[in-house]
Amino acid sequence: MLRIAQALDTQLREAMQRAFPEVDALLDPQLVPASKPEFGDFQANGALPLAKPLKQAPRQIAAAIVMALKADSAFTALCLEPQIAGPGFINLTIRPERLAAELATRLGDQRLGVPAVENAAPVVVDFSSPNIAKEMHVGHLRSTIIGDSLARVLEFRGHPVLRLNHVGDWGTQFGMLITHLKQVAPETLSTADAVDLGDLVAFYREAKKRFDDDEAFQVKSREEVVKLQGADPLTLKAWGLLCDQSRREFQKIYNRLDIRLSERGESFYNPLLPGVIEGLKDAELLITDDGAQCVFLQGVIGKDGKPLPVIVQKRDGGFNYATTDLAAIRYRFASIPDGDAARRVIYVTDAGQANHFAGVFQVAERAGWIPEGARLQHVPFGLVQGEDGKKLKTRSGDTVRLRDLLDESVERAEADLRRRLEEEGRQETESFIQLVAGTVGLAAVKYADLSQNRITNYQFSFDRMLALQGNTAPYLLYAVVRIAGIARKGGDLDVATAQLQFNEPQEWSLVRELLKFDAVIAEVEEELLPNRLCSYLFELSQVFNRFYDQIPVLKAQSDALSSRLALCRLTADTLKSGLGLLGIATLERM
RNA sequence: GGGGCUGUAGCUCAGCCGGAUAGAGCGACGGUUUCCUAAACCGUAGGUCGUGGGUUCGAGUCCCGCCAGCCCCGCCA
Repeated sequence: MLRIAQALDTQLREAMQRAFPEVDALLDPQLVPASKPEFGDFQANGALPLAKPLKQAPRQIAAAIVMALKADSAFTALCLEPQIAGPGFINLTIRPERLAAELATRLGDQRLGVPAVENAAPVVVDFSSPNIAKEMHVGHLRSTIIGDSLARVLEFRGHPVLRLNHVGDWGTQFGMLITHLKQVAPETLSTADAVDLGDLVAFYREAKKRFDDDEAFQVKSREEVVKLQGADPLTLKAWGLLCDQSRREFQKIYNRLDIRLSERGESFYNPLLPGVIEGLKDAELLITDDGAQCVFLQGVIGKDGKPLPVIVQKRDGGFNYATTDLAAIRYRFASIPDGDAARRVIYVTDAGQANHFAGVFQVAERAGWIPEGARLQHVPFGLVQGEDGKKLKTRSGDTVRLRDLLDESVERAEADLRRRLEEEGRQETESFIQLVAGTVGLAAVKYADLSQNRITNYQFSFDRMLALQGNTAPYLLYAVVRIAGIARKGGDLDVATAQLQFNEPQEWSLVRELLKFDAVIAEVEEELLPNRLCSYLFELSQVFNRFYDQIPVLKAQSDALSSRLALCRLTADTLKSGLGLLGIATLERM
């Protein structure tokens, strides 16, 4: 209903200007969705703040606005008689025939009423970002799932989205990894192509242990770091092997989660790092402190009462992550041959990095690297906690591997499905069981994460996320299945619906809910909060289930049948599309 | 010490630009099935929105103080 809301906003604004031209600058309709269904579709709260400047009672002001509105034939064609309520709210109800017409336009619309952006400029979404030679673990879950969903929403709106995997593929830890590789598997460096290093985590642990215990090994490792930065061919080869091996492991997880990412690791920005220092020098921001090159932050005071620095070049001449992040910002905003030409750059990382990003963003801003009107945003999220409220760990106290976490969800979904089939005496093929368990298991993990406001810490619970009732993936998937069931039992959802007519309150509730989809997408695009989409889809499912329970579809009279099938069709399309934007696949039967 | 985030029903959480009597799910209690999958639906109970001030016609929402929890704070990312 975005278009309708915009039209109403304009009509209200003009009516207010006609009624009160003397306070033109203060006029704002404050048009918002009605807080309760009995108040209609929208409410305009704009009369209340005018009471003081106009020295009139707010209800009297509202009455004058309504009078002016009713002189507008476009308004009276759109809305029923406005109601003045409470202290001076103007309640607005859209004419049923206009709602039905709006619904009709969505039936054949792939975009479900969501407008495509004009002047689309690239948006960078930086998410997931695991470290080479380490396994993906629960710490990568939220960034990966939230980042993917935000990318999908932005893509749906028509933005060219660059999904960047800023993997940790550079840095001092490679010294020890390469040294270890050269010693335990020297043959891999002379043979071509990829190599299977087996368990990378074990490999990393061995290397780390040797580094901690063996001084000679440390010396070698430091030499390898220097060689790596000096592009020594053999060292580069070893580095490449380690990256390939990791990449293959990451890709298994991404395939499973149906997530597309372009890898562009830290190493990509390596050649650009000296330029960052030069640029900061040119901007006269660089200060040498205790041998390190720093930019001192404005408005951020450290322990000693002095401004906190962002260190961009270490005392030993090396660069660090702040330098890389600055190089990335510069590159992403730079125009095409030398950059991505982005107008919006989004970082999906845990809230613990908020200070870091605030500092880096400030430096980029002061260096003049953020173009006019461009947006640079940190999208923070809270920790994944166990049901005890502490950081999620395995029973033995280890970090939970992402692979294991997904496996367990799918296993639990399968066990639950098998128990249910047994109870209900249903016979299903093994491939059906695998498909349903796989879909439900992964959907549950994703939905549970996305349905929370991402800012807060998130309490992980298989039992809650896999529950068949409540605000869960299975509940939503079931609503889709119910509609598919109607289609299987003879309901033609592709029916041409020249004229829609609705008589039951449950039908109208569903119509109104369906028409909210465009506004919800616009909100997620702006606020970058996928939980708003989840809430909407849950509410839509609830309204649909009420409709399904109380209003017969297939057994309806013929004149009502096609309109009800149209509601089913659009509900299914909206749920599938919305779940798709969360990265969740749907099922026909479950 | 400084900074950030959080604090809403027994539990897990929503709460949009400040707007009408603060919502949902789970759990608890009670009801509904000759009918498209009851994995559903209907109902009841449950609140000092951490706390004290302030701004406002109006505050869960904005500002200040305090309390509690978590996180971050110079050469790791």
